[in-house]
Amino acid sequence: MARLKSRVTSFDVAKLAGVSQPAVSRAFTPGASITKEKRDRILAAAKELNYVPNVFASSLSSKRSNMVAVISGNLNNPFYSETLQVFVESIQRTHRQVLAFSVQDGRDSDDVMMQAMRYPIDGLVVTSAQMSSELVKLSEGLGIPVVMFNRRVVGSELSGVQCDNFEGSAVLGRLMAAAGARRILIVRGDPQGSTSIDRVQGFRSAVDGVAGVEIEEVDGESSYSGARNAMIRRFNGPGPRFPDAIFAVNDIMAIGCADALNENFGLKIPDDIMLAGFDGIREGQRAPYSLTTVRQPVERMVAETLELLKAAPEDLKGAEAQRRVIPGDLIPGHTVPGMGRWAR
Amino acid sequence: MARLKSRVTSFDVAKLAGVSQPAVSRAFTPGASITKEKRDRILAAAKELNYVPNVFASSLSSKRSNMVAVISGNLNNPFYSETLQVFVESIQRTHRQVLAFSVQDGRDSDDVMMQAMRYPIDGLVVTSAQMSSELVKLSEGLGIPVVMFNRRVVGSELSGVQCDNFEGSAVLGRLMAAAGARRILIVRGDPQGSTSIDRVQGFRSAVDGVAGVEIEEVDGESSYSGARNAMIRRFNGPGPRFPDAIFAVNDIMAIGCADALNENFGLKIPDDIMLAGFDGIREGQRAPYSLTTVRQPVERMVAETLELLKAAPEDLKGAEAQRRVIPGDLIPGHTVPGMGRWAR
DNA sequence: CGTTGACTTGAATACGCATTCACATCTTTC
DNA sequence: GAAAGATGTGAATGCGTATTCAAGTCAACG
Repeated sequence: MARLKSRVTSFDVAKLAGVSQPAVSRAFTPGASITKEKRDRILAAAKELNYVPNVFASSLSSKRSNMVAVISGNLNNPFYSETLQVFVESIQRTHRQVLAFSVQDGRDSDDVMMQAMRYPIDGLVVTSAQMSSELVKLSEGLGIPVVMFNRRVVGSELSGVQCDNFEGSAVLGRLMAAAGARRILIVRGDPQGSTSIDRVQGFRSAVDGVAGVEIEEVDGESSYSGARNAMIRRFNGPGPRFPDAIFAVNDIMAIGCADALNENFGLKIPDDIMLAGFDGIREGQRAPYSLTTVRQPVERMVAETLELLKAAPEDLKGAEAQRRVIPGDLIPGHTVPGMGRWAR
Repeated sequence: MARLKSRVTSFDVAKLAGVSQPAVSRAFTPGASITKEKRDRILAAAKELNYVPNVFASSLSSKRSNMVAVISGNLNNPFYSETLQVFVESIQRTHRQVLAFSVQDGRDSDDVMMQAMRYPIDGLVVTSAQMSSELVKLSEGLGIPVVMFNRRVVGSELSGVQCDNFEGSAVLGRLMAAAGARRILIVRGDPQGSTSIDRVQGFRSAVDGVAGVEIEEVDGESSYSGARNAMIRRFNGPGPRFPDAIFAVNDIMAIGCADALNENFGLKIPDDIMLAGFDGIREGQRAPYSLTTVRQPVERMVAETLELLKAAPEDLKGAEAQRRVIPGDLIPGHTVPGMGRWAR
């Protein structure tokens, strides 16, 4: 806990420039009422003294803080690190700053969020994590707008933005069924997470009625190694019977499956077994995989999230929460056969 | 620019609990001098009113801010997003917060850093970006410790942590030469960046003396698509003569090269052409690539960076800057032949 | 029983800046 | 040329907390 050196203050600058302290404040405020000559003199003095306004002090008195907190879920999943990148760049573009937190999958996120709320932030984005009702109450009490990103919101207090996981997965289900999939393995992620749940249900809804379809589920732990190991565990030993098709509820697990099937069992995709994922991460789109998947339109989702954050704090209480469900984009890829007609 | 709602203050809590305001402050300060009974009463009142201490006000008066700013370079390179993740998790573990910035490759980073310095931060980590001498002076004036991550520091004012890029690349050069590489293509990154420069030099130093070696360099723009396109541009057209070996100065470019060579030219790695990268990103280690590379020990580098940040501000001026150069770890991979003996 | 010392406590103040408000200066307008 | 407006300026004050500091409480000790 470093003790901060006492900084040069606006008074010091004022003295050097021969003006009052408020003048210094105005010199640094665009559009403030001050003569150009005086502003220049002040800025010169400021440069000489290495003065920059202290954001903490300034937002204390102005009741304005251009900070947005972003709490990220499992950053080992490239989808979330790509998303964090988009958040950082988007927020920065609007001249605000990002206070970044990460919360391990399954770990208690309450204390991390509590930390975030001690800042007078303009808003809080929560990516794939739960939020206790205590915290919801706290955020309301503090007047901090909260938007859940990529997680279906339970209850009715919170706003949220998510991809249409159910329908996107249903599309994949129909495609796979049409391509002849009958023995299907679903690799699910966090059993508690709405994302995995919705995707599994959406997929099942599309294939359940198809004659001859059998479905099995395994846990891929939402990660590359989790899915890879699940494959190895499941198909090891003498003469396992492989499914026709695998649907992994996210791309990073699909990639884990692909690598295991190729490396450990010598299977070719999609000839021996077809595969689909969900998210549209960069890695899945590269040549060795060319994964058939549904892309979450991250840029748009982030933009809508920041839009919802603008909800004025005073509107928070009464106004009902906003939900935005955004359709995903099917990416044909090469891991489900017969997708040529989808290519542009 | 949302106007912050006026929050519940420590005075409100004090009144409800029937104590003075300083008592509330003490109740929230671990180890402060206050009876357990009174602290409990205060915490109960705080919970009832949804009170949490305001970090801005608190650090204004305590001259202590548990914030570290991290300015990330090109986040499209997985190495930097993996690094950012490690920073976030490490810093959070020490109960501090991360103020995250990103600066596009080549863009002016000065204004972003200026933004960061308006916060009373405990330290500033700059990942792969330049820092003007003006800013160095400013950071000294403000007493903010700065550590450059993964960039050789020019001049003598700044501390820095980096991998031994020269020697790591030299190791790769020796390996490739020993494996028979003679016609070698180097895919470089940012021509201004010390990282690319050092790696190119290190590699050349190892192969320059070898008889019959010819070296060509192309620009891969530090990115997947940059390297991929460079390959396509370079080898397109009738009867190009392919090199024996390609050294890309980072993994993401090596992956771009691998995909282009496979997809566009039907070349097999390492049979037709050998390949090496640098960084050790997750993606390069996966089965389809199994890239021969040098891994930057990110965890250790981050730990050392945070260590250097502890330099007390008052020591900043006089004390000479610290430099830590950390050796990389060779990862044998499968993209340079004859590496079996390196496997553990 | 009077003291010393270890803890608690609250009044007052500092932290660095933005904002209000009343006043001074400078432009317009008829 | 005087009145009305527009603009620039600084003294004073507020933002919400941590930190003095002097006064208060209590137990143990001789």
